[in-house]
Amino acid sequence: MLQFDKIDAYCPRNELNFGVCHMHRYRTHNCGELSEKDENSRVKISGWVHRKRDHGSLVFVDLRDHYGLTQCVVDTSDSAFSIVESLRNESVVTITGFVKKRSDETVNQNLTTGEVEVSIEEIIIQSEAETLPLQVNSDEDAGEETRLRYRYLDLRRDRPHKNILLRSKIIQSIRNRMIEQGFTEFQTPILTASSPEGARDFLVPARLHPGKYYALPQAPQQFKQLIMMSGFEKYFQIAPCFRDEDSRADRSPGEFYQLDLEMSFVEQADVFNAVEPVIAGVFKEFSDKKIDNKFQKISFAESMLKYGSDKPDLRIPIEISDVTDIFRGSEFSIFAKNIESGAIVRAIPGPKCGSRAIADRMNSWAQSEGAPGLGYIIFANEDAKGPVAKALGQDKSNEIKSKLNLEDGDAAFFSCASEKDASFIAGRARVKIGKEQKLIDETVFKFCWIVDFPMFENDELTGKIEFSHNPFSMPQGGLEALNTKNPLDIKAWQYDLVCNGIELSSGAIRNHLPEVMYRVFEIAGYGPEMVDNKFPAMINAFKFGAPPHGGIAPGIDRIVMLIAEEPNIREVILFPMNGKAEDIMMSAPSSVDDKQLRELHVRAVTSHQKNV
RNA sequence: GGGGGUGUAGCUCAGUUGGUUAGAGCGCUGGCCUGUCACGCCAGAGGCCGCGGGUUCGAGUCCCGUCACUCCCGCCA
Repeated sequence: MLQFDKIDAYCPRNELNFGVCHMHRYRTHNCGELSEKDENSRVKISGWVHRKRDHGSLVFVDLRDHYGLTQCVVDTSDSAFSIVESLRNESVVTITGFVKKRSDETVNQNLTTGEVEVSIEEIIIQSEAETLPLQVNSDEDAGEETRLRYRYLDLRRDRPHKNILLRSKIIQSIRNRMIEQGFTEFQTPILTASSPEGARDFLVPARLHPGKYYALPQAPQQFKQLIMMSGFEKYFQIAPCFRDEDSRADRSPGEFYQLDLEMSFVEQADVFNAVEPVIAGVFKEFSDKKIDNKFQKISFAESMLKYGSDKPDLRIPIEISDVTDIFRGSEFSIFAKNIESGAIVRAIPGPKCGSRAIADRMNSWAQSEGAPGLGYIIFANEDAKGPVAKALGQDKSNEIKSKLNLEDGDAAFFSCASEKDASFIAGRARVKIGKEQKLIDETVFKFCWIVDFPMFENDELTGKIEFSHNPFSMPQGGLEALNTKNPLDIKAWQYDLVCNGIELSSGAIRNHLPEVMYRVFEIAGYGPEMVDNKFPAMINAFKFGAPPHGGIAPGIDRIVMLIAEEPNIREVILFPMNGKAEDIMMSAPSSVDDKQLRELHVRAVTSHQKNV
């Protein structure tokens, strides 16, 4: 086998070949750039053996690098023949040879370099590949575990490779758009203090402070507000965020990235005006799907009523209605009784769902979701059918029919429960109907702002008043509202950006007044010492001249996932963790030496330990 | 923590009502092939059917348990 360091000594007598001595060690061209105009030139290319076609006395090798694919060819008359023949896929080689124009009938139109091929004169094996655990040259995905364990192989494949490049380009575009708007990029600490609000923290033991811990930031929330208080006006950062919560298809465990931004002297509309062109611009730049420039605004209350969710998929042309009044005091006694004790009824239109089979399926689905069931009326031949219609009577059934704009052949479904539960199950039913009846327009991105979130909510179990989002938002109406209104009626300057049923972003106009901060915590049942102890930086900064400010933080991974049209967020992350927050490629998390633990003043508790 | 789905060759998957020696494609090994481009043809190796237990004359298939992966609920200011 030829070693790469012998190349310098290799200098064929033949005059034509003389140039090889002065060539770059690995390449004169990449695998995506050779064309007719390079005909007859001597070139050197390096890359991976993508695929071989062995005809016995003639072998074709598709050589692949980051830039493309070039067909190389060798036959028995060439000295390199036996080496080429023995190559396994994904071995890395350097090929020196002549560019030859292909005959008309052998041109490959599917390849950018398909007009030419490289006639192999010399091949140097840089790195041999063993039998592969997954096939790089296949469109077929390997299993998730194999892909993650051998992520570097998976990432050589076309689609994963392109997804990661897309991510990089999107981030660059976002960065340019933010800077063009006058935002400044800052970095904030990764080792910081644990903060009581929000998700579970990742903790880092402090070696110099026995018993104390740093936390990784769940978001640079307090820092970005403090940046405003430092007199910088427009901050942004492609910020890593760390939250120790369980994974979902659109939620990578452990860490994710946000386009974190904050602005001073702004109201809600100013934040929207800053963010909309960035988001719309990026989606337009990288996707062929249609989007509206103007993002719809929907109040939280309206969204919960019409869509049963605070992240509605507006591509589904179904709107839920409240029909409590129609069922109140009706002959359909289960609902009527529940309404007397405070339940409500939501109706979900089911276009083309007017069959017993569909209705039964929806009902058992609802039961599997923990609901008692899903009532239904089937409309057919100007008649309302089913047990609900029978008890309710034709008049009230027809009232529902017209209220929901239904036709014969359609159905209406009903969830009856507490407002929260009824909305929730209706919202899930809406999505299920949308998917099953194929009502979702896959060619559009539908954006909306969900606004006017409640400042507080009741804890279902304890009845205690809690922050519904975060304690840093400014309540609408300010201190006066806090002092005069029922806390549960107070709304916050708090908003989410939603696209196609996915929450892209959450933000708020922040409170910047110490008296509001203390009062807000007081309503939630905490004394001023809680504020002083847990948020010393913020509350102190508020006391030395804090500008009114607000911001938002769109999720980068989700933006890329939507644009790449991938159903899973792992597809747009270089080295993602699995569902149990393990990196099976790197073996993280891992055990550490006792010495390391002693230095950190940490001792393992073994009673709950598994698979040690 | 709870619920659903999946687990069969290196990879992707098929496997009928429980019934002989568990199959296919790709990959791998060997042979043939000078114009292929997912090359083609021939032959071969490769299996703890996730693991443990049970039912049965007989289990990849049925039952119980368990583990892994995945989707969902909880959780995610």
